[in-house]
Amino acid sequence: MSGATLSDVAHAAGVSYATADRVVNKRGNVAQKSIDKVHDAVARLGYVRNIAAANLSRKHVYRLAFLIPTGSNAFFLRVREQILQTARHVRVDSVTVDIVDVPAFSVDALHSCIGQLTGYDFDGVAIVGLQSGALEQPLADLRARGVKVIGLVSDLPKEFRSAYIGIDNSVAGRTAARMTGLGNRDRGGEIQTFVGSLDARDHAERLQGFRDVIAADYPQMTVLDPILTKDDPTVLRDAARHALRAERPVSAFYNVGAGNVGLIEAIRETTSSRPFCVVHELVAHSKQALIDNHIDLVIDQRPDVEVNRAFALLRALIDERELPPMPDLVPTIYVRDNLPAETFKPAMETQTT
Amino acid sequence: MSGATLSDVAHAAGVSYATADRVVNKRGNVAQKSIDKVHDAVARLGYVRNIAAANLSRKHVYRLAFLIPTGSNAFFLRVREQILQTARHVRVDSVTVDIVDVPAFSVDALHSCIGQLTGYDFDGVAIVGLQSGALEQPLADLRARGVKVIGLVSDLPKEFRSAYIGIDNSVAGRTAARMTGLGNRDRGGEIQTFVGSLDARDHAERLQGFRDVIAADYPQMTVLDPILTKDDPTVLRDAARHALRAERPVSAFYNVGAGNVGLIEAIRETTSSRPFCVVHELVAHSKQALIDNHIDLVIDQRPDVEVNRAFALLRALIDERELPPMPDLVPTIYVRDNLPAETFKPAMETQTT
DNA sequence: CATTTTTTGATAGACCTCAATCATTTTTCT
DNA sequence: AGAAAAATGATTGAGGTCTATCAAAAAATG
Repeated sequence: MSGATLSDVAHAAGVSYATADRVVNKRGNVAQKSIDKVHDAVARLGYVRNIAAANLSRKHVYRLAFLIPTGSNAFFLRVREQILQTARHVRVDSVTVDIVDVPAFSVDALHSCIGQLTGYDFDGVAIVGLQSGALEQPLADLRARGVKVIGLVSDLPKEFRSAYIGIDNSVAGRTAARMTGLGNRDRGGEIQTFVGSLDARDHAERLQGFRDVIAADYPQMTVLDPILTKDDPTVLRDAARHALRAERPVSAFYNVGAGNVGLIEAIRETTSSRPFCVVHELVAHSKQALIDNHIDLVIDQRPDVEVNRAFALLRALIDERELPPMPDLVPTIYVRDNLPAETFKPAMETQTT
Repeated sequence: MSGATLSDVAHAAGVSYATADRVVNKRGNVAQKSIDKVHDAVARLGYVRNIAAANLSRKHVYRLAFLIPTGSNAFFLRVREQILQTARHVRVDSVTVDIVDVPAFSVDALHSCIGQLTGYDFDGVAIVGLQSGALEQPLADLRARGVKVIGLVSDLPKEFRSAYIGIDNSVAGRTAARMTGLGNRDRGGEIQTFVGSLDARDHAERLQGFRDVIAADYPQMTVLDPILTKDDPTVLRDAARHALRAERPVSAFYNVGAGNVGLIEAIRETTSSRPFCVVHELVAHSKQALIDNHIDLVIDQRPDVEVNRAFALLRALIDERELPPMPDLVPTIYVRDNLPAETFKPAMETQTT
């Protein structure tokens, strides 16, 4: 099976161990003749380098960095928590992890953070990215230094990262629409949508996906133009209040972005029947709202799964081994009945009672 | 950081390396005094054994076995496929995997399979279990030999396995009910249910969960007694045809078990509007049926995720290290919009400049 | 032929396991 | 009690696989 070792190879090739090592690790200074002999032996014996032994030998530690937006956004707090947990667990495998705070939504800030990365020598970094050509230069520099880069949750320019881990936001929007349609197909009516900002690519994509599905499959419903919330709970609360009090109330709410606390607050005040309500990201308050029947569905992107994959993927990339099999990441639908037991609850959320 | 090595410990404890080794690996023949000194030093230095080095040293390979029911059940074919994929990928980490075929649903067969396991010395086994006291003896034997055992998809007697990886079927049923309720709350009507067998614990649990939620939250709907299908597509097809042609057609179908091909066939023939339709397990045909709008929802248990976890968990158990953080497994809801791409492709393109 | 340059080989780590050996204490027997 | 046998405790050394360094041999150069 996995038997062949490098000395077997060396032996079979009729060269010394050191020469075989030079060939397989491309250290140079080997005669072409020897190179061929070794390659031949490698192929014949099916040699694969034992990564554990190699790492042991050179006291290698995997240095990983995660660039995560700052702020009190519950979703990213959850991401951070998951990174920390996993980091703690893989410490025994000689993996160190740094979480780098990046001011949210700023290309400049991200640019400079990535630039600074070259100072420390990380083996791999996962970046909550932005789509901007400005990032290409520092990313190229990283790559030139052999650092593996992946996009997490939000992608980077495609040619400058090795992989992307995250959901397709258009799919997320479509899914939200499908559920809204199912829940209202007999009623029709209007859907009030909320977005943080239409400049945010993910928000725009979700909204577009949502509109597409409603238009195609549930023509009896109309999607109202989104209210811009800047992901601010207060804005959301006021807008929702207003919509709820309208003389002809809408039949559904769909919040594309964050700030659900506000939305939920507005709904909680409502005495009459509330609209069908779909939001994104399962965090403490959205979970509670599901349980309390204040909202109907949460579309989640499973940051826990994403973070796990980021680790697995980075290690595979760093080791330059075959990438692990990874089934598509798809938006997960939560209702009050299939909630996971423990959801990370950020400390600051505790006073929101 | 993770610096301390065993010779550091030995040194700090003032004993020889071998003595320290005996203590931390519980090989016996050490005076209590030395044991204490070593334990003390371990605690002080925060020593953790380097598993990679240990495995290297004794040429350890992880021998894993998966006991999976035979048959052409699409779900278990999917499980098998995922095991094979993962196995191929972890071969380079010295992990060997055997899939053992077990005649489905037979306690006797499972009993004898588990019994045979003691012959080969596996380090860990994952078993698609059954709840039966009869299994306790062979499981106890396995454990006595130091084999780690986990339940997969369907649990084993609790005291005889280290962990269970699978969804809560009652939650799955409740989730199905919630969705059915959402999709029909304005219509009411009757729900025709189908089960493979009420002796199958998972089927019974799902059905019960389903009934509970409908009764509690959607009283305008009634759940008809389940039709027994033995998971046979033919039976399902005929029963569904019959129900579809009834003068007062039901408003929803819920199939708790397998055999969806038959159900889908019956629905496909229908020209008039079909009932709201929920089934379990995403496989080729249920996926296609979603796309074709023949059914509305699939509740899935993500066997890919489960298998991945099984591997991670078994390795952690075998190494006797802390178990990795694992968020709850919950039933996943698929609609036609959030379907994963067909093939398990390794995570994307890698640029190698 | 002497000097560079290229190629090769030997070997000391890295951290651990395990069997074999040596040293000491305890038990047993006359 | 004294000697032999047994049990227990501690030490050594040989792996396992790879990396990386240094010295030796071979080839190329002027």
